[in-house]
Amino acid sequence: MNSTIGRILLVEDEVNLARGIRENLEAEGYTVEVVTDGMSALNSIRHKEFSLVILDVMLPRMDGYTVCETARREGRDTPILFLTAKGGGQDRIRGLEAGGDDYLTKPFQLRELLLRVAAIVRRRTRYDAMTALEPMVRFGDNEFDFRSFRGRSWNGADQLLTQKEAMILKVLVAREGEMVWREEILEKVWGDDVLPSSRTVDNFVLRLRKRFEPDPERPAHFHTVRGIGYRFTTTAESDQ
Amino acid sequence: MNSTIGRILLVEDEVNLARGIRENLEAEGYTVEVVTDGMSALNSIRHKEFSLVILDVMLPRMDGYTVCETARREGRDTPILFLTAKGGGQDRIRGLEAGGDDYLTKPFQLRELLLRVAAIVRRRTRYDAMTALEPMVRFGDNEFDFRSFRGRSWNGADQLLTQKEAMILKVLVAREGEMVWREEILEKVWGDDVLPSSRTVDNFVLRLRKRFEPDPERPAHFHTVRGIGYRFTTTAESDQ
DNA sequence: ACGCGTATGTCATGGTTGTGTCACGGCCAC
DNA sequence: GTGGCCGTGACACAACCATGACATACGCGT
Repeated sequence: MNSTIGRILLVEDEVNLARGIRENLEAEGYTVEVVTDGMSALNSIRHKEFSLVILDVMLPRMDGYTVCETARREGRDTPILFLTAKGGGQDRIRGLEAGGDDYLTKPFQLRELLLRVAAIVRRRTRYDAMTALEPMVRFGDNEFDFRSFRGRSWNGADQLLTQKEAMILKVLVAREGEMVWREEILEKVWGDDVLPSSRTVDNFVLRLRKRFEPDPERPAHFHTVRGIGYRFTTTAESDQ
Repeated sequence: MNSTIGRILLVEDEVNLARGIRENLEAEGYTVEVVTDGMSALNSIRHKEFSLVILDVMLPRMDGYTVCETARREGRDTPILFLTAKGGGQDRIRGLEAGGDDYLTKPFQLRELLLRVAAIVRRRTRYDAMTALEPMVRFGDNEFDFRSFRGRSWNGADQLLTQKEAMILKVLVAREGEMVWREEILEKVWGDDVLPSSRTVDNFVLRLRKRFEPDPERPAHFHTVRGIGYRFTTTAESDQ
């Protein structure tokens, strides 16, 4: 159950509270980074990827709302959970206006924080894994829609992919033209925890070929890169 | 990327939130018009054409439900996506009865909003006249009216759905062709607070199948997506 | 050019997990 | 109380996926 299920940025200037939260989150398996002021928070959000930011409102150097608003204006949509001082409705409204995703009023129960965090992270990772803004891929005479896991292959047959099949296709498509290490596929599709043998990956690629390649023995889209992994191309391309 | 792939009317009185949403939609290539109260919204809907209306529920001068109901009564079938505050089931039912097409509860992630918008606009432009998203749905030889919760199934039998049944149907219909996570169904129908076991969802889908599927064991409209949830299609479609 | 070692292709199989389905019990409204 | 609705648990079943075995292809060194 442990090992990294999400990277969290914790922005909190009360060091004792910060430590308590961090320890609990880490015990749940998250990777936690802590900063203690608003400017640093903004910098971290700009330059690193997080599954979630837990953002205190009262901070030195830049308050939480401003951090959030600035980040949103710059197009970052990292989920943000506010920690607001006390329950005045005013705070909560500001948090929402600023573009926050959820908020918790101090004092709060750690348990509740953990629940919110879990909800946000889970929702987010599932979305990322399966749904891009460009939900459709076409290659050769095939097409596939990641929103429905349904597609059509060159011969006109409906193709309903399973979850894993779709995810592997997605990983390959996301890096169209580049080779992708097996290792990376495993990590992206299965996560850090469970690592099935890499033969499993072969199997799924095999299935994708059977579904979408007119001649699976001479793949035109799902290429093998010996010693490395696979490479997907949108346009047909022989392996010679 | 694209130019004018859709004209969107955004009705939201919290100016910061409105600005954030508008900027993001425009970045995606939509044309956005913003109004901040219900009366103006209704006027815009009456006199202009939009691909979609994003409608906050809490508004000055006329609440979102009333706007929607009035527009529907006047025969406008512009798709409407509600932004509801996080809250009691009452909201969700009202949105459903008012004839909305989809709804998102605040706080939401901008990314999620963008995905919904893309889905609705795309569907709209594709089917257009055929299956305009309306308070009425037809699929196979079935039909159902979300305002009266009444319908008729393939064999001619009257179908009076219960509230929950209707809400689940609505959630599935709103995202016709796409898979919908159990999680999302739960959240939309029951809200964030109360979360019954996800077996409950199965049961309701089972009931919908019994009511509307000629052969419930081989569903043609209510498809299972293993590991994810369900997928509804207007046209019959076998699962292979 | 040949052969060997290693990586991948391919298939069949069992275990595991998710879902279909039903029946029961609680709750609310009438 | 009684009837409809809803949530839950149990059981069976089906889908999916991970694995191992074997066959085949590749690439390197000689």
